[in-house]
Amino acid sequence: MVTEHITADADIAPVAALIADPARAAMLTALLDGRALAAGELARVAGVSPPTASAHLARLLDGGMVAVVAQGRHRYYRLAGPEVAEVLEVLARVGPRPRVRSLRQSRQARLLGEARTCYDHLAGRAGVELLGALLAAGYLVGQEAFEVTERGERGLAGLGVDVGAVRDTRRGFAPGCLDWTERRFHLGGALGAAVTCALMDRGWYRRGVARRVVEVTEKGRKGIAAIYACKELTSHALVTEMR
Amino acid sequence: MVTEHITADADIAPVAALIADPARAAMLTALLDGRALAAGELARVAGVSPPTASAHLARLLDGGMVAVVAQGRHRYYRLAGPEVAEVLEVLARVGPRPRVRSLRQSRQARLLGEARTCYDHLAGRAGVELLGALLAAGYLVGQEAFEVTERGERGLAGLGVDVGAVRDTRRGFAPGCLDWTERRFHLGGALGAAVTCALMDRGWYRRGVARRVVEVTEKGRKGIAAIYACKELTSHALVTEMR
DNA sequence: CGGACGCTTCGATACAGGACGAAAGGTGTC
DNA sequence: GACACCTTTCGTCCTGTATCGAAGCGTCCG
Repeated sequence: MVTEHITADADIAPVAALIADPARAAMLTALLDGRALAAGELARVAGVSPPTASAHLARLLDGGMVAVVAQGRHRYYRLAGPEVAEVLEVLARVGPRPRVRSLRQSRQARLLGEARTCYDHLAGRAGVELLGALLAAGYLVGQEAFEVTERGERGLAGLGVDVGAVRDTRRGFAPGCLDWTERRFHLGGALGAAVTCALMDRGWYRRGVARRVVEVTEKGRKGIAAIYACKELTSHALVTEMR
Repeated sequence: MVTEHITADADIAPVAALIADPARAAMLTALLDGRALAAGELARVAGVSPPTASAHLARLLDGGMVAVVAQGRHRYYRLAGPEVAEVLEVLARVGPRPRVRSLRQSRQARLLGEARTCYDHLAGRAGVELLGALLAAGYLVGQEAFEVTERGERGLAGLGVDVGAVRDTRRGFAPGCLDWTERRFHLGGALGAAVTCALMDRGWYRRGVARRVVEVTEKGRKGIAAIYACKELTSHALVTEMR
């Protein structure tokens, strides 16, 4: 008798197969910082010819792992969503023991722990701290998923984040995203991406030399401290102070 | 100029390749409830011949995805660790939209949300609640990883858990394990497995008909309530009450 | 001790899919 | 409008590997 298992599990093999190829894996990890890269660039990072890369990207697209936007004669590919990034992160933790070899790599690892992008939002120690500041200031409320207070809406507007526009996207608004170095939540979702983007524009954070590494600038440190400290300040006062 | 990227990321492609084969994926998901299955059983659930299954299992073993223990003429395979289970869980969430079709599947999904095993420890609403009870009773302390108090050591002993023996294992002692239905922590690691095992033996929980589904018995409900309520009771009193 | 059973190794086969060169389809630039 | 550029499609080769039958090596049982 053949036992037909009743299982709600999705077919994971096809998804894994998409990541199983070295070239595709290289492309996906290259996209892990959330930016969109052109097909040619992806061919280069994967170490394959343009035709080969095109075939791979077609499969990734068909499998729902990446999305594409055509712009002139370029076609920019990006990860399809946060779940995809999460899979890549988790996969990196299993398998080969992450023994650090060179001093240089060790430094890289430390920097990644300090601050990095997780798909498209800030993660690492800096990400956890940013969330802590926004909570302390009363901009956000919640435990594992967050909501913006009225005060937070004004405050974030002062930082260049249009909360109303963010709310319109279909993506999860402001879920907590568990940090694998800090073991604590940082701000993810549409709001996390928007805040990260705005603060990058403001020069609080700066992309580092290596992929996904982010530096906290002096301005950023002061900004975070200000949010933390001035819990009772009006958001207007905070903004003017930060000029 | 060829740019050599400095990347601390592990090679995810080989790991993904192990999961990419349908037969291997079937075996791994069959092991997801934490039990160890014999090679023959795994061959059956994967729908392949014993030789083929043996080859697959050898590759999984070499790749560090499963562990094996020989017992008589059987060889029992189990997942190598919680990280492996986590990868499978996350992979199942990406890709095909988990649209529930039949009423039956919907019921399954609901049951899985109620209580299930996550690799080898209790998860779902029941898992979160169990951890809450242990924390409320002062048996455990901690935020994302937990330590057993002196009082907890006595209390857990009364429930059939030998904390000293658990501590000797090389596995992480009592890390929090993030629940993907509840978005909150439940108790994982060696202690999580030991507690789950002990409470199953005591009849607080019972494995359901479908894989990974767990039922909370009446006895279990009362037990949890007792732990919650009797914060100031001595563990001895708790144990006698629970007889 | 012989036989049944469980699992693995070996050898052979067949198929999927990853690689590239050549050429075609669009899009910007001079 | 001719050309350069990015990207894709097509055709073809070739490696990697999933598959099974037969045989070999243990273990349990009568």
